[in-house]
Formats: sequence, structure tokens, C-alpha cells
Amino acid sequence: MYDTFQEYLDRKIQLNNDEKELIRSVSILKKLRKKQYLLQEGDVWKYHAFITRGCMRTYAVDDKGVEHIIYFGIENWWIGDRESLLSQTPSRLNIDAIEDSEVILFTDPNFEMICSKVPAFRDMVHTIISKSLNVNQNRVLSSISKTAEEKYLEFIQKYADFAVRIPQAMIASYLGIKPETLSRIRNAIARR
Amino acid sequence: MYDTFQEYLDRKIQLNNDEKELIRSVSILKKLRKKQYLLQEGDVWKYHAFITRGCMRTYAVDDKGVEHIIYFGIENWWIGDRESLLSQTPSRLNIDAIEDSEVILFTDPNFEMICSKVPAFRDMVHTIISKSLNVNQNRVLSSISKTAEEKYLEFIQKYADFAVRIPQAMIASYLGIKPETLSRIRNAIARR
DNA sequence: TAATTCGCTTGATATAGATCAATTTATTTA
DNA sequence: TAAATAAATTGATCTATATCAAGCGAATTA
Repeated sequence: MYDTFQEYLDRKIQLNNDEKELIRSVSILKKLRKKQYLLQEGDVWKYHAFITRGCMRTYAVDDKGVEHIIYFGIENWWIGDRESLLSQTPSRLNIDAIEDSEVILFTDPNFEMICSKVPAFRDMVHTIISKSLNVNQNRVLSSISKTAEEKYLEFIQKYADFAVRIPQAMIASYLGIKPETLSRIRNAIARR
Repeated sequence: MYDTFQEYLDRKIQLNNDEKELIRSVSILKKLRKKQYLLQEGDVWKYHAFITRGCMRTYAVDDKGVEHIIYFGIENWWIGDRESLLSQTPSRLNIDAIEDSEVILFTDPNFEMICSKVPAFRDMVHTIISKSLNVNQNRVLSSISKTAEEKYLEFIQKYADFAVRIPQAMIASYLGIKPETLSRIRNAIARR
């Protein structure tokens, strides 16, 4: 299970054995069953989490009880609530497993310790956050400029690898449309 | 003009005189008239830009020629296209001045140099990017979960300080709704 | 100061997507 | 493997927002 993460690191940066061991020594392995929460609204998020297996989502629930998914993550993706972590305030978000999953957790102090002792790791993290910002900006642009169908086509093209693993209703939620609408859109696409 | 930036730095971090001078020595001051471009679609963005005066916007133009504003910036905000900068590819975005404005530019190499020589500066930058990611995630959430009116109310509440400086049609563009719709929404709010 | 342009409003109508309800199909669970 | 539950489809109707067009007032420009 840790192998997945080690391979990820090896692909991204070069580390000596001491550094590898330092990182490994503070990692916390956690298994999640389908539907199990990793973070529940109201709790304060304390970690940096890396998914080694499975599929997860981050979502908010509005006052009408409707879920709005803002993020999907699979193997080799990070997941968490940086806002809650940064401000140490109760999260407005939920994170749970769409499939049985495995994650590696680092407490924030340990994560910061790694960042300070392993510059390459710190740089990698900053690159990830920076790219993540780009992704989110593009998503904002799509959401204000595209039709429901365009958003869906962009989604399955961009996330072809895991789009098939996610229930349609969840994709609809992520796109900000209703499941019925997505069903009709797919139907319309299929019949041409 | 540089004072605004120096005061910003003083508010955020503690620097000795050498560090301050280092940063100042590589800053490029630039004035922009209303409507003047700082970045035009197709060009590669090369800088890190800080606004010391005025009001600016970042937007994309779709295939129908419609502008979609993804970002507003005023005094003490950073602006740019990190995606183009990072990948050194032509930008899909335009940045221009809504009011006569002044910006401070740092070339990417100089900016990186500052980051490496002044850790406090580097940390500040990472904090900004991290918070910016939060802001964008929240914006995604609003855009998939709120009505046009809710989005507008959130906008003027969140950006009360500069919302008044921005033409209504641009606010509509930022929210992903039509100017006519925003006009009607404001009307409806006013008459109750 | 008249003319022009721009930003905003208002009205009439159209439409994408939502809602509600009933089935059908697929997936879990007993 | 049957029963139960959840996910997806389909139809009818509704509604928020878009579109198109005209008009108005304020700000710029001639």
C-alpha cells in the first residue's frame, strides 16, 4: 500500500534513503470502506492525505440537503480540506469513499517537518498546489461559460480514466446539473 | 508608487534593508491607462504582477466573441496567468485595466531569485497561492450550487470594497449571468 | 452644447435545464 | 437467487435565465 506512494514520489522527485525513510516513518495508513467518511462537516481537518487506492469525493451539503461535489480523487491524487486545515476551523465539507479505498495521512506538523527538511518535497507540493489553482480557475471559466453538454463532454474527455468509475448522478452533481438532465444529455449525444 | 508595495510587504513579513533593496532593485513599474492590456490572448505571460493602484480584470473570450471574466484585482492584489507562465505557452486569457492603473512587475527568474534568497517572501507567496486555491474552490462551489441572485449577493458582500467600482455588466460576466438578468435581480432586491 | 456612445433598464418571448412522478434497469444484500 | 434497494431513464410540465429589441439617462467626445 505504501508502495504506491513511494512510486509516486520516485516519479516526481529524487530522494536519498534517509529522506525516503523520514517520510515513511511519519506516514499513517488508513483503509476506508465504500461510503466511509474521511472528513465530516463540522470536524476540523488535520491532515494531508494521499490516495493509494480507490476513489473518493469532496462535497458540501446545502440547506436543502442537496450534495454538491467539488472534487473527485483516485489513486495518486491528494485530497483534503486545505481551508479547514489552514484556519483550523470546522469544515463545511465532507470527504468520503466512493469505492473501498486506501489513503496515506500525514499530520500537518509532520508534513511541515518533511517540507522543511526535504526541499524537493516542498517544491513538489508547491507545484501541485499551483497546478491545482490553475485547474480550479479553468473549472470556474467552464462553469460560467459553457452549457451543460459542453461541461459534460469536457469532463469525460479530461477525466476519461476515472469518469467511468463514478456514478452518473455524482458526475451531474460535480457539473452543477441534475441527474435527469445528464441522462438526457447522454441520450442526445448517443443518438447522433 | 512603489510605496504601496513596500507597505504591503511590511504588513505581511519582516525584511531587513538588504532584502527590501533586493526586491526593489528588480521591480519594474508600469502604468496602464483604462482599457490598456497587460496581457493579450496568444502572448506568453512572463511576470508576477502586483497592482499598486487601479482596478483590473482577467477574462477569456469564447468562440462567439463573448467575454467571460474570471478575476478582478485592485490595489494590493496580484494578477497574472500562472498557467501560461508555468507552461510558457500562449495564454488563452486577457488582462486589462478597468481604471487607470499601476502595476509592479517581476520577471519570473527575478521572482524565483527573490523566493530563494528571501524565505519569508517565498512563504508569503505560497500562502497567497494556497488561499487563492481556497477562494477558487469556494467559487466553484457557489457556481454549482447557488442561484444567480445568491451569487450576486455573495459577490457584493464578499467584495463590498470594490464591487461599486466595477460596471454592472462586468459583474454579470464574472457571475456567469447576462447583464439583463443582473439588472432584474437588482431591481427585485431593491423593491423589497 | 450638441451629438454620440455607453451602461443600464424594461418588455416580450424563447429555451435550457429543473422539477415531479412513474418506470425500468442495475446493484446489493439477505 | 430472490428480494430489496439504489441508479438511471423517460415523460409532462414548470421556471429561471437567455435572447432580442427598444428606450433612457449619464458620460464622453466632437
